[in-house]
Amino acid sequence: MANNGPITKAAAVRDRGVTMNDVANYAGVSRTTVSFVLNNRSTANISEETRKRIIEAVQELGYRPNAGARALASQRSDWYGLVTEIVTAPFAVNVIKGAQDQAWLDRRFLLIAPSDQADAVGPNQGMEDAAIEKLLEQRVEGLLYAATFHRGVHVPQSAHEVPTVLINCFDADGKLPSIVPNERAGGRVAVERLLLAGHRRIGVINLDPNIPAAVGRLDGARDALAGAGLELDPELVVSGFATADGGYEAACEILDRYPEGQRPTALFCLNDRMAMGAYDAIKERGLTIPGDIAVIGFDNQELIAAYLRPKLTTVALPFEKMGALGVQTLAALTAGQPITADQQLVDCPLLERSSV
Amino acid sequence: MANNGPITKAAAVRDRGVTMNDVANYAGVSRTTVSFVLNNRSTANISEETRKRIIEAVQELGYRPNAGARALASQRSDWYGLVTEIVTAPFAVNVIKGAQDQAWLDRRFLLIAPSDQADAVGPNQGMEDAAIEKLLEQRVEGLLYAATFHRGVHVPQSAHEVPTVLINCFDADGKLPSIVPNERAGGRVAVERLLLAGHRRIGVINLDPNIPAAVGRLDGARDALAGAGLELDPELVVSGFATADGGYEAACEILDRYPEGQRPTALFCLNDRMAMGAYDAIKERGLTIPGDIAVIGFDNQELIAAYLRPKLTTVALPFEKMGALGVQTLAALTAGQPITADQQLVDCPLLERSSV
DNA sequence: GCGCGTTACTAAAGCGTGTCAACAACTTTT
DNA sequence: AAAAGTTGTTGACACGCTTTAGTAACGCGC
Repeated sequence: MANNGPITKAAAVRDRGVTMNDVANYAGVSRTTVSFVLNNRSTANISEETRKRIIEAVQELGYRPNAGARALASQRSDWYGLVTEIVTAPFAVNVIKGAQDQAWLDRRFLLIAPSDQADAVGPNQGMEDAAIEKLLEQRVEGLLYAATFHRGVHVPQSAHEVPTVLINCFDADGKLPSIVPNERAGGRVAVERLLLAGHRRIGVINLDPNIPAAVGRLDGARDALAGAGLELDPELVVSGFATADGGYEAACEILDRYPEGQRPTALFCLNDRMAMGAYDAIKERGLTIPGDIAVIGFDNQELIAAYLRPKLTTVALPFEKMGALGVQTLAALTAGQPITADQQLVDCPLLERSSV
Repeated sequence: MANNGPITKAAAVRDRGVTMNDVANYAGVSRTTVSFVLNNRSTANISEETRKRIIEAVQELGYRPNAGARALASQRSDWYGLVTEIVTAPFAVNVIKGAQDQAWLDRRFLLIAPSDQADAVGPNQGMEDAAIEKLLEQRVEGLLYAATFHRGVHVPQSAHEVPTVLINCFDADGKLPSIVPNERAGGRVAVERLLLAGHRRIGVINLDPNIPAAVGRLDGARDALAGAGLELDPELVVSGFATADGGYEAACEILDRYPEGQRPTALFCLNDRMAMGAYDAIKERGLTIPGDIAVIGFDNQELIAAYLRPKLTTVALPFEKMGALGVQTLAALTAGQPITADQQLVDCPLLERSSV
């Protein structure tokens, strides 16, 4: 069945949709040649004229490659899977954005699967396993596993079948690479900012003291103080629930405990929600921010930090960057780089607003 | 090549990964039979014994169907595409969640593609077209197109190749079905709540008066007032930027304009960010919420509404529900329901907190 | 006029699955 | 006892693409 040169558009296209065969027929070449041209195979020599004819045929017929068929034939999918508890943490969406954008740049697709009821104690393995299973059925080349708050996690066994990178959490079993915020450096940066503004007596509104975020941020605070020849006064560290109410109560406690002269002149709130509560406690007492009391937060929950009055100076959790870095790391692993349990620390940048 | 009954696991599985052929060999049946069993083909009669042997083989070998190959062979992908400006609107993530959850229930996958720089005036067609093109290459069976705020949009031509449903926006060309919040009913519900609390003089802090959200919500407010035999006093409607600062200024204007007796006793803020600013204006004047002034918002931006003190009573934008409904609508369309330009209105529920 | 290297292209064998037509071995009806 | 189902299973083609191993045609040196 020799090809007698180009044929008409109508004759080339069947019912179902334009395939590579249709393009080949239309251009009067073999399907192989079309494939070579579309994939820029440098090993094959295609004359400029033929190449041009094929490109024209593609445009003329509106050919659109079938990604699934390509994946099947080439045994590579260009897909990564992202498993995350998207529900519970509205701001973890930034991980998705970072990963999505990076994947887009790398011409890869991100399949997102929910793992809703997962929690630190005992993940709802049913849903999580099913999510990973579904992703593996799609033949993703790698997995990203993102948590909503920095913690150790146990990753389902099936995740070990492809390269996997943890984001905002780390492998409690110490086998998988992970990407976490540099909490300690962030805590340091926050307190250094307060020191720079002249504050020497700094109150700390702490989270649950056992979680990685609290440990790291407090260590960072100590680092900063030590750099100025100071120590962290344990009395000035008050823990509370990680909510606005918790922050309000903790702030009240610190503010009411001392007479005016000895009162801290600045509060380092370990998250923005608590800072929100602290604002109220401060304002209630007729004090001004940052005039009487400076406040610095952590997390940079945009909707809080950017809209508090005055706007909250805070240290940002680099979700977007972690997402992007996750994809890059995955790209390196799927390209053959050996898998180690490295933990990559990502800086938490200080966002200057108006509360210091 | 007759099958002589079951073979060993090692013999069945080659290098690449377990395929349906491996399962068939292991179970001593043909691949067709395995396919029938796995797809529950009711037209084929499979003996209970054979079925059991196949299921066992699947588990024993850890067989995992190849979704891409299945899609290729069956010409159905079980994939939907979601195009959205995920970046700019942190809270539009709820659309994703709603859609994702519903898709998960329907055993479908959601491929999410970013269309970042799109805006109301002139979408960045380059990126948007590319996103849709990529989704079509994946052979998605339908498209969801979500906007971050309620508006009319022009959808790229390629989106018309598969069933498409618009979420939180509507087709300016009047051809595609869409799902939008019932702004008017929401506005009514908000003002009715204030009326119920006994308020008769209600100030309105308005958005840009031209956008659909403002038009609808104000109409709703009028509806509610009319129901109580009242009219909306145009003097009490103040527009401002849709930010906390804008809300602060608008609230100041309303509050300072009247002596105490004639001052509105309640403020209907057309979004939560403006309500946040209004809070400050009210508190600054030594007034209490809701004692002196009741406040009701709109949008239910969780991080604001749930953490303001007192917590903000507000009307929720049903993003999650719209996302879910989008998937359901798409399912109906891909199942063959004719495509119309229907606009589905989704109720905006009142969330009672403590500011009324 | 033959071997040899280049250039430009193609035939054909997969990739892993769905699905239809067919078939062998029974059972029931006529 | 032949015809007509019924049950359980399979062979073979199709889906749209990649990729390996070619081949035909041509120019070159000797």
